[in-house]
Amino acid sequence: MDSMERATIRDVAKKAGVSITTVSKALNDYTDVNPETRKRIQEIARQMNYVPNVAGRSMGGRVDKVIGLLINDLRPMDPSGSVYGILSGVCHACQDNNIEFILMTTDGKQQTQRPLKMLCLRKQLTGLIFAGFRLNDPYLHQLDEIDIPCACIDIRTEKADVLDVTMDNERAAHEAVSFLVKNGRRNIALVNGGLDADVSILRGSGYRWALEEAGLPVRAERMVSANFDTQMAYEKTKQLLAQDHQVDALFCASDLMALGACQAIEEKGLTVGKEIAVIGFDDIPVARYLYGGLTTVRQDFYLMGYMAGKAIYQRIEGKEDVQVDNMMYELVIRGSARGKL
Amino acid sequence: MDSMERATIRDVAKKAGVSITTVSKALNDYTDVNPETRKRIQEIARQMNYVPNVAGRSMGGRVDKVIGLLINDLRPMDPSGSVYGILSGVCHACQDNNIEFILMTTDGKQQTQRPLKMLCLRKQLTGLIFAGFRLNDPYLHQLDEIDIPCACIDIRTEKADVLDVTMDNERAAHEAVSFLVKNGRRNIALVNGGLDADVSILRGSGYRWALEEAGLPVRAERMVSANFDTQMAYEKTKQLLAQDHQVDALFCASDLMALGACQAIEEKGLTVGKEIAVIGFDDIPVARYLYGGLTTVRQDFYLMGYMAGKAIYQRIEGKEDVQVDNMMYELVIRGSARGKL
DNA sequence: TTGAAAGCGCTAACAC
DNA sequence: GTGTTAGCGCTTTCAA
Repeated sequence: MDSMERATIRDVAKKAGVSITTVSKALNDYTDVNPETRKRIQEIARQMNYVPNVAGRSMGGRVDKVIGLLINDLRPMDPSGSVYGILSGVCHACQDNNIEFILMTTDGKQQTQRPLKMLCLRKQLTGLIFAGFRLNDPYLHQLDEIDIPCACIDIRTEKADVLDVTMDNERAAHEAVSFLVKNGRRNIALVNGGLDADVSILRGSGYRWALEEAGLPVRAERMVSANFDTQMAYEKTKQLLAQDHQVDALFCASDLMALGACQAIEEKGLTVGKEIAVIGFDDIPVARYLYGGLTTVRQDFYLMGYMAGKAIYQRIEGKEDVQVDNMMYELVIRGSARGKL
Repeated sequence: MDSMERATIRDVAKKAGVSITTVSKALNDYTDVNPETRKRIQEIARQMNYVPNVAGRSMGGRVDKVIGLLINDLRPMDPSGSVYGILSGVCHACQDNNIEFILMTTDGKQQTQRPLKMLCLRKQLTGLIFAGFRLNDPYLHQLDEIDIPCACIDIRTEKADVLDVTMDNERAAHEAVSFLVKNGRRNIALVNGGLDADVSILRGSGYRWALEEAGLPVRAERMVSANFDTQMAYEKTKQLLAQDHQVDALFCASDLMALGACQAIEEKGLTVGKEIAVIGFDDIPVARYLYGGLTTVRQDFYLMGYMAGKAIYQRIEGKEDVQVDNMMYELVIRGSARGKL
């Protein structure tokens, strides 16, 4: 019974004493089938453990709709949980809307070798969501070659047909830095991510905006880049603090970098939140347990994924005009940056 | 050009002036094709952006091999990163071995509604990896109904044909608790996960083993269960410490629970690592930044996923006898449990 | 070295 | 309400 060959629609038809057409109709909720026949067929199909062959059904002309999530550069670890959040969000959106979901990955090399269009054709995609892409990634420039609804998470393509699922990183950074200013901090340094990431550019720009607004100088030496890496942030911050004894606050473009920065601060015998205030970005789940509570800009990756999935689904269903609002963010104030100077 | 209908093998054949048979052969590396013909056809196919239709090819009899990762109960967040690690590990193993990978999810309800076998048939799986399952999950008892290679991560099925990808949780817990004993701790409590998780049972048993070995009493009041949840661990620990003033150490079955426990400890005015030593489990990426460094049992989820994927691949390729060694673990000693009492 | 033809499992016109 | 039939795109005998 176990290793029995897979039952086909023909097997079901034979057992039920009807044509395969009738079986097809019965199982696909067509109306022109006698309710009793349908019931009988369904019962038999269940008994036989019949599952329609997707390939056959696809050949027959019934193409299942599929939303693909394409992740660039999938790493072994995802310490901030951003990729996971997006993934589970898209996945749940697809479940809720009863549309198939598939996960795909790519990397820089593959992007130069296989055109994006081929990827879409091979997987028979109906909709596509991009995550983890950088500004200079090849696929980002092939978006007009594919004629299915697309969404990009955390990057501004600003193409008419593409759904940009982003939050206002510039404004968020501005709010964070302004908060530091309001608390009396005057020498605020920036620990940014790599400038190939769109969010880094925006957060850097929000940082400068806040300083300028407050009439504070924007000094190049106070802006370092640590590629979203904890260890590198530690080293860069260490250098920074060695060279510049005035620094009384740090705005970091991610919580993970804030971690490295805090380590450098404490190693120097200073206390995070006192001599030097620190604000991170993301609000990773453990942020509240770090350095007396890490002040940070919370964003919701799960929701980003979910909204992207939902919007793509709607576009697939013909609602050409759906857009995704800017994602929310929230400055979460904790011990690392509560204190006034 | 963009929205042109997808090219079929027939289109390529026509353009090349050969039969579709020849195109098929040329593109599938058959030897009975004139090298020049092959080259010409390949070139034309590329130009036309031709991608074989998977459904058609599957109907034709060429079934692509696919390894599925089935995740039970996919949550919006994965704070420990375990699910992500497994996922990326399996994914990379598949890439390295050039076999297709698909992600699937399920939950308790679906498990009671759709037989596992149907899932496999529908996705045409060649191999299957389970993650996130609990001892009483229905699918775990349907493993013999499917006739493809299977692996289970972090749960002992102990079925002959199933690859159990686990580490020796009992021994690891024993080692952790023994370390506490060696450092003079005599009143060690346990903050465990839910007992529907296999790993909880094993870690609990390792805890008792170590106590017994040291001639220390095993007291039921000192064993609480917090379902791998930080908040619940906080509450349970708070209760525990209120009732039992002797406790001088805590062994927690996850870092996340250790976090909650530490919070309860510090709230009581005690210092983690001094009055009360704490050991967690997992070694999440931020563990070294928590409470002066969280002592913990490191495990490598990425590697688990990778090994599971690789082993399943090998079984698919006919190596019936491949097994997966016990996964490694390592007691990582940091501030939260370094000090002798 | 090439091609004609059969068939994989299914759906959808259309006829009954 | 049910069945007949013609494909969908591809692979694979087998004959040329």
